Order: sequence, then structure tokens, then C-alpha cells
Amino acid sequence: MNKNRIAFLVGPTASGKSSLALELAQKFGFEIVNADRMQCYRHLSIGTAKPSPADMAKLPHHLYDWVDPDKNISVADYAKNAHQILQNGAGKKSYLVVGGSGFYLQSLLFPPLDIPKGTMEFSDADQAYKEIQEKDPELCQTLHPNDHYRISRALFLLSKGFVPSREWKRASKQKARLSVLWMGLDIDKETLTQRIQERTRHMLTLGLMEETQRILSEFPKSRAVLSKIIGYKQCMEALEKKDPSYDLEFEIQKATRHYAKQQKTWFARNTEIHWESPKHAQERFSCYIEQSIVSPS
RNA sequence: GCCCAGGUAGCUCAGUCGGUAGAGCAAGGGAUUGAAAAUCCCUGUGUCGGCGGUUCGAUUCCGUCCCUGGGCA
Repeated sequence: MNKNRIAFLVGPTASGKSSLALELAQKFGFEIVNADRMQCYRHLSIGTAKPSPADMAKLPHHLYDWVDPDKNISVADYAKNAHQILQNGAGKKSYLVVGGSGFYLQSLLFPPLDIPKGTMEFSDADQAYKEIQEKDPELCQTLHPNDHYRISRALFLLSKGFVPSREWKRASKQKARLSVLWMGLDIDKETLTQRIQERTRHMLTLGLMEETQRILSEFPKSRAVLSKIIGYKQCMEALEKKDPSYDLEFEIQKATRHYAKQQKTWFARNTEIHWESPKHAQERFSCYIEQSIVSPS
């Protein structure tokens, strides 16, 4: 019998993926692979709600803590490393990939194209957009003039002789390189909002502010990275602004809620995901796993 | 009790020289192919505090009542 040995556990931030993953992994003898962009970073523990060292010691955990906070990584770096791990264990081990970074999860099934990394900065956005309209009119159908990041990426690819819209089309036609079981933790909005609220408070109690300061002093060049990560960004603002009306806890909660919504939108179009509420997830997912992954020996 | 300033979107407020209203923030929806916890797009009906009056027409003017803040007693 040739059965899948890989399962993905996804869902919005603060839905309880990590603890469920640990339970399922222990029950079925999985190793855990991180699919959370920010948990890749060393030292960012409180703010990313990373599993505790004690939990990680219970069974093999991969792709946590493998980059310093002053380094940038991209989806391609992640895809390469993660795919390698899955390949190494092929035929021998089972993996539970857990995380909420949809783009990163996707890269495991549909590897990043063999095109160069980079962007090309521009000074005049209108002109930059016009240039793209001339060279790749099809791309402009889905590219908004205000989307400066994607414009700079498109300009860069054009300068290297690629036609972005053609590349994106090629990418979307790829066949998945792995066959996996998709499971999603579906949590109602009120409960999630409440969990976000509690988790944010908990993070601050655990010393998120101190963690931020520690990272900044140990890695002076980590500002750029931290300023893009929920929690650390707001702590940095609170440290620098000295604005007494700045409500740190509220700002973190708000950003987390927005992020959760973004994740929901991302996963919504993936029709392969089996969604379950936390109440039944453990039981139902166990069922799915038994049916599709555990091979009869 | 008297005087003053206010009561307009979930919040802070703008505005209508009388023709039933709009910003910011919050909130909701969507996109997403080496920055992705990033980045970008779309979405504003609310007894304009209550009740009367004037008017063809009042959230806007007048009266009165209620509420909030400040001052005086």
C-alpha cells in the first residue's frame, strides 16, 4: 500500500494549532514541521507563540529556530529546506506540517519557479506602472497601480527578460509535487477574538516587551525584520513613541485580528481542506489520518 | 438652583447661511507565486438626544425637557 505520509494542519493564528498538532503527532508518531514564517526565527519565542522547548523535546520538530532575527528569508528558502526534510524521511517517516503561513504551505506543493529573486526600486510609480503596461499588459489586469511592492518585483523580472504574467501562469499550472491530507481548525469569530485577546495579554505578561529589547540589543540590525512582525512592531513603537495614549495591547490585538482574517481569506479557496471546530477536531482528524495516512502493516 | 459648552456612524469629531449628512479610526469583504505576521484593493442609513412650534420642507431656526462636561452659588 502506498499511502500519504504527510498531513497539513492549518488555520488562523491563535486557533490552537500547535497544541493540537502535538497531540496528533504523539498519537500517530508524526514528526512536526513548522509552516509558520515567523517561528523560523531564533529568539522570537513569546511573540510568535512558538512551542515551548519542553514540548519540542517530546518529539522531533523541524524548521523552528533556524534563522537569526537580523536575516531575511524568502519563501524559496523555506520551500527548499522543508522539501528536503520531507524528502529525507520519504518512505520512512510521517510528518505533520503545522502553521498558518499560506504562501509557505503552498510552496511545499508548488515549488517556487526557477526565476531570480529581487525587486527593482523606482522613483515614479505612475511611470513604473506605464512601463509594465507596455511590456506586460496582461499582468496589469491583476496588478493595482498602488501595489508598489508587486510593481517593483515585476519591473525587476522584466529587466531580467522575464514576462511576469507568463511566469505566474506557468506557476499556477504546476502539479502538486506532494500528496497531502489537509486539515483546518475552524473557529468561530467570537471565540477567536477572545482567544486573541487572552493570548496577547499573556504574551505581554510573559515579557514580550523585554524579549523585543533583548533581540534589539543582541541583533542591532534586526529592526527591519522586527518592524514587520506583529507584536514586536507594536512594542518597538511603544518604546520609541513614548505616546501615553498608545494602547499596546489593543494595537497588537487589532493587528492579530487583521492577520487572522487574511489567513482565512487565503485558505478559503483551498477546497481540499477538511475544516473542523476545535471541539471535534482531535477526533475527526484522527479519523482522517487513520484512513489516509497510517498504512496497515 | 443659576451660567456656559456640548449631545451627529461602534469611537473621536466635521458639516448643513433650512432641501434628511461625511472624515479619521474601529469593523466587514477581497487579492496574493522569493517582503507573505509583508503588501495592495473595495465597503459608510446613522430615529443628526426626546417632544412640541415655525415652514411646502427642520438634523439645521425657536421653545421646552433629558443627559454629559466645566464654572458660580
